[in-house]
Amino acid sequence: MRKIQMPEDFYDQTPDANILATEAAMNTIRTADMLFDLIGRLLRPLNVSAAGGLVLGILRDHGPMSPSALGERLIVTRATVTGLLDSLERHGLVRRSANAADRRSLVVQITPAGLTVLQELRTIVHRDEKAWLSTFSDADLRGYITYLHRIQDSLASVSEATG
Amino acid sequence: MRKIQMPEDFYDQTPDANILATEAAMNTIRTADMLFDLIGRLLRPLNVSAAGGLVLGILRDHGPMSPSALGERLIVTRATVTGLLDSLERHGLVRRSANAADRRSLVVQITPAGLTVLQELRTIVHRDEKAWLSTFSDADLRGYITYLHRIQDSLASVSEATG
DNA sequence: GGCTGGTCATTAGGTCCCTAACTATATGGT
DNA sequence: ACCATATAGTTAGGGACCTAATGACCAGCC
Repeated sequence: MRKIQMPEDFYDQTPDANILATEAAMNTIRTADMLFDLIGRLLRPLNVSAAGGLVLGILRDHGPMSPSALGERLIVTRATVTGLLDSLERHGLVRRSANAADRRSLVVQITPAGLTVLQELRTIVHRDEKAWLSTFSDADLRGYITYLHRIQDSLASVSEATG
Repeated sequence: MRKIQMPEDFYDQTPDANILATEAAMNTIRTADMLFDLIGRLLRPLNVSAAGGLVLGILRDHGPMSPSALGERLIVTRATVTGLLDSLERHGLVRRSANAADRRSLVVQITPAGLTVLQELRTIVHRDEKAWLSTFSDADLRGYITYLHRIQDSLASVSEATG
């Protein structure tokens, strides 16, 4: 994830900014960045990226599907899925085959090796999930998630307006 | 920013996961992603990336400095700074020159064109900041930021433990 | 004074993501 | 049946990030 951080004295220099809003925005990106980095580090030994891990999970949980369908679930373009599958296929975790019913499309399937990796991956991630949120009560988490949902709604409408 | 999202029925398939923790993690990344995309779209007409905009801001607010110093502020490696500066310099927003005091290092400086772009950039970003957080009171923002800080602290200690 | 170890920036090569453009195939309306 | 349109996947090209290796240079220690 791209790293972004405010200079410490940003606010001194930019008096017209809404300080709290800027701080919320910067910290949102910063937090996600730290989280993404942590996940990446946890998964590196398995030779899978965070995105690749999600692909494996989706394939195991929902069975074989087309690259397009994967892209919809991941909220990523088809072109991106192509790259992810190239990488996963190189590592033997996934297999592409033709779809008899529609010759435009493919069917992607997780391999036995992919299932093994996925199992290890989930174990690792869930173990650490508990660690990094250990100081949060369920109520805290719910409150936090509520904020995130509100921001997402807000962003979605601003994005629509912006195009 | 990398996009990550849970399959809707992830929890049915993975009963050992801490549902709230997973949801918090996924939504954190998802929110930051949406935010980053929005900022990128707002800045595109100016031919500056979000990261490039930060570089310009730092240079204006703190004066000329070395690529290393920029990297420290951005929390990014020197190699990444090299790429960012390449791009900014191509657009004439920044200038690299020799440092007489230490011939290993360079001094990066914002150009007049860079200052102009920075001004437009800040105007645009702050305008939209108000829009996407309009439904949040100051108390809301403070509460949200507090959660983010707690998570960042937690992530920092987990990351240390993990290496 | 010369050696050694650290730091500066860059390059090379890799990942994940994007948009735009291309090819092949499917399908719905006439 | 035919053509316009839409969809599937890939490719080409670009941005931001990383690590590892390289060549310059600086500074402290014998």
